[in-house]
Amino acid sequence: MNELATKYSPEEVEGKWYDYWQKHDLFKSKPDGREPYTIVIPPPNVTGVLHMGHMLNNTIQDILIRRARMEGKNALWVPGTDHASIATEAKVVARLKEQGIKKTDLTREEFLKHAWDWKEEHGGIILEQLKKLGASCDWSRTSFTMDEIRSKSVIRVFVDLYNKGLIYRGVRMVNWDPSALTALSDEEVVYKEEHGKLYYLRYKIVGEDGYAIVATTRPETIMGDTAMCINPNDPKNAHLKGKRVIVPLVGREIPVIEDEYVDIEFGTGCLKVTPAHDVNDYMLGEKHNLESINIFNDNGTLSEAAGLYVGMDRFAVRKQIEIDLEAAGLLEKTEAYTNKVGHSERTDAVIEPKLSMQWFLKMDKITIPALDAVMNDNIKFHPAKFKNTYRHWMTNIKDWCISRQLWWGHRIPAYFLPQGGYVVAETAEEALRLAQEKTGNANLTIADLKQDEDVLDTWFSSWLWPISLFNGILDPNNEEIKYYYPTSDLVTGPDIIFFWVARMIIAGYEYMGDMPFRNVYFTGIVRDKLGRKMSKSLGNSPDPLMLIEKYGADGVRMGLMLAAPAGNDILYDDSLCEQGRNFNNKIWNAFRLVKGWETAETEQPEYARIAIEWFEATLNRTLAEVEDLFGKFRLSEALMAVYKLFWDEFSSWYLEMIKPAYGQPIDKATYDATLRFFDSLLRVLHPFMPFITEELWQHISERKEGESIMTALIPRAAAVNESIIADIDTAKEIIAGIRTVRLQKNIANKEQLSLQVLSEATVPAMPIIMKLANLSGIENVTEKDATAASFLVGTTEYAVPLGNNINIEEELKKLEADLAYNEGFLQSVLKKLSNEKFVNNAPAKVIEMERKKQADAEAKIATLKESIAALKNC
RNA sequence: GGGUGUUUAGCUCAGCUGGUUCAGAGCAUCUGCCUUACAAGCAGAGGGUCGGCGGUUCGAAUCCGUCAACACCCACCA
Repeated sequence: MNELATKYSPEEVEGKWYDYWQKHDLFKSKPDGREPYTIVIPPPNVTGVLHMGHMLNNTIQDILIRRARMEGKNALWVPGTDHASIATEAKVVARLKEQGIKKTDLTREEFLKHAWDWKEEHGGIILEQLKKLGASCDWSRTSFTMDEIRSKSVIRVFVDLYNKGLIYRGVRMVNWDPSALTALSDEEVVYKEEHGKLYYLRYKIVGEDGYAIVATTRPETIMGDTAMCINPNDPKNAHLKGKRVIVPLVGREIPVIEDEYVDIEFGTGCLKVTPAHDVNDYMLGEKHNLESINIFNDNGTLSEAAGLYVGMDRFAVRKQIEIDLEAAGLLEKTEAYTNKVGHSERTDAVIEPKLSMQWFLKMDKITIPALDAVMNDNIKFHPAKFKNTYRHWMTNIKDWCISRQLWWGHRIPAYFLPQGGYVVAETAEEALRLAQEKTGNANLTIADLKQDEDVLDTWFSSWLWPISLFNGILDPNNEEIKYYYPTSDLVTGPDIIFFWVARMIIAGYEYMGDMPFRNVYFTGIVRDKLGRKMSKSLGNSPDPLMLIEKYGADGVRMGLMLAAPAGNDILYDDSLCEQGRNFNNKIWNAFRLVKGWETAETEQPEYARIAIEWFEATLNRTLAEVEDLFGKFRLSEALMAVYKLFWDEFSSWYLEMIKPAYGQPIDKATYDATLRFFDSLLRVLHPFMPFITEELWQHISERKEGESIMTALIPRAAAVNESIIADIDTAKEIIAGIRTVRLQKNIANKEQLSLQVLSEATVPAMPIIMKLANLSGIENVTEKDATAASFLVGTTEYAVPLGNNINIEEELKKLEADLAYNEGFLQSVLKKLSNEKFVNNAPAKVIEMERKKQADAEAKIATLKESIAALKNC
């Protein structure tokens, strides 16, 4: 250890200790008598690769877990991955396409085989990457949303909810993704502003010469028009009442209906109604009994029913129909128009509202306990502002479309009977029993039943995650679920508050009768320096593994944490990691210094005794602060507190205070105290920087195989000796004053100076001041040397005699400026105190404070005046 | 169209219930140092009328009103 390099090399350390931790099962947890502390990982997609968001999110989880473990709790962090139905299926389809295979050419079984192959190949990558970051997950518990326990749990929950009457099947207008060919939930639709046109179309009025003009953003849907609608209170369109109009190009006659839904001010006040392709039109259609013409195929091309443009893509038709309408003289005009268009969250395809048969979960009742739990803070959100978002969504919630027309996922356990109708059951055998019972036909066989082709929304499995990870659905009374549930903290991004967080809370109350976690910590979004979201297309996202290689995992963890206040977005820049790396190096070098000292059985110097007493107090103060900050999830601030403790207080002050003269040994007592401090510092730092702290902790003294800082205890804050802190604060100011004099007068540190104190009071921590400021002596005087440079600390003046070194003019200028400042300050205090209203209204404490300010200022002014007078006499 | 949040030093942010020189921290900048742990360092220093305006108060970064800019969320206006 004496031959330590001057720079810390993470690459030589990180892998070694990660293996060591795993080898000794230090991440593992099983129920015991200790208090549990549990986090379930937000399962990354199996197809995913680690990005900066994961880095931040998982660093935070690891800090919390490691800290809890060191607080003596039984800490468990459960890892796993999500099958990500639509995202994964899209990737598998794309890969097959590259191989010249179309999904439609495969059977369901064949396709699923390809999908599982993909999962086996890619599914573990992201978890391996997390290990590089230092994540202390219990890997023996790694789960997958489609493994056996999780799958069975999903199916059981579906059947249960169905039996409770909460799941129903029906034809509804849903969000259709024409690229993935599936329905989506409302949450999976992202609205984006798009610049398009507003087309004014001429609908000829039957039996008259004129036209009715309709404004629309989607002229390609006119083939599906089955009515025109006006507002009955609209005078300018009153003449259209009861008339019929002709759909342009199509030539079909449609009625003019009246409904107050129509906005009189928008466009011409005439609305074309296409019940099959617009949610509002659908509602109008229902209300007015209109025919519904579905003019699109599932993939977004025009169907036979359209009659025109059959087989063309909807956007190609939009362009073409504009030309054709123009040619036919049926296009009045177009206007530039900006509106919000729904896109698929996963495929980015423009959503097509589509009528189809889907499965839904009734949300109105099931959400009630979940809403209450957050609103009355049984579950705490950090930051709390997300409570509003949550409440708004929960109180406006609509039924959840849970079926997807995909293959990769949990297949819906509904079985259709040959003669119509269906049964819902966990297994085919059970379904058969129900079917026989229902039909009274004992000859039915499993082959007669046809299972629903659809799978469930991915989130229908993730919403059970905190429960199903402990097998709490299938075996609700098992030891694990009883011990680990409710989990402690959830760390996730606010973007999935509805998708996931809210639904887990709902499921928690429905299936466990209790919250799934006590706290939710919402992280911010990682952005680049310019505030842009990190994305593949912008290419502004660094590769996390490259960063770890460059700065070390500890450096990257620290870099992210320094800039990550809860709930705020973080603007990432490499310089943050540099700061992290620099800090690692600082720790490393402090250790080199201490470990390089020879010890001797000599008496402990007075300065060391004081230094130790002081650092003990400072350490305790910071420990208390850090404890408090962790309680509030203010991790960045906790890290900053420890950073300053180590760098400023420990390295810059404490170590300099006790440092023996060059080549001299250090006394044993001081050395031991210093190693104790170092040990405490490493422990507080460990959750943030696991690797370097383990490396150094192992070197502090001989450790047994299997021992680790991971399972050492966080030092607890003891009572703080405030008076020693106040003394050293004063001493630091005096030292800084002398250093400033040296710098200004260009006096080398080697040259000894002496210090005069213009007061009878004892200077605190004299031995330390003597040592750090390199003084030959300190004396109390009533009159300072005329040629001294002086400075004030508090109300006391200190002077450093300089002999010929003094520049009287310069010194005078400085003192006069100081005097002017203090006189101004005194004036403002006096003004306040002479204000009757202030004296009558302000609390006594505040007035007292002002009087003290006055006295202090007057004292300072007096000394300054004396100094100036003395200097002028030189 | 609603809702929420933000605006404090060049940058990123902290300032809880108004009052301790409360205007702070880190980074960056500037000056001087390769001083025997660390130049990825040491020692010093400078820098902000707390977004604008108005109000409440003895007293406002902090409370109220209003305006502005930005961000995010929600919503079926074709």
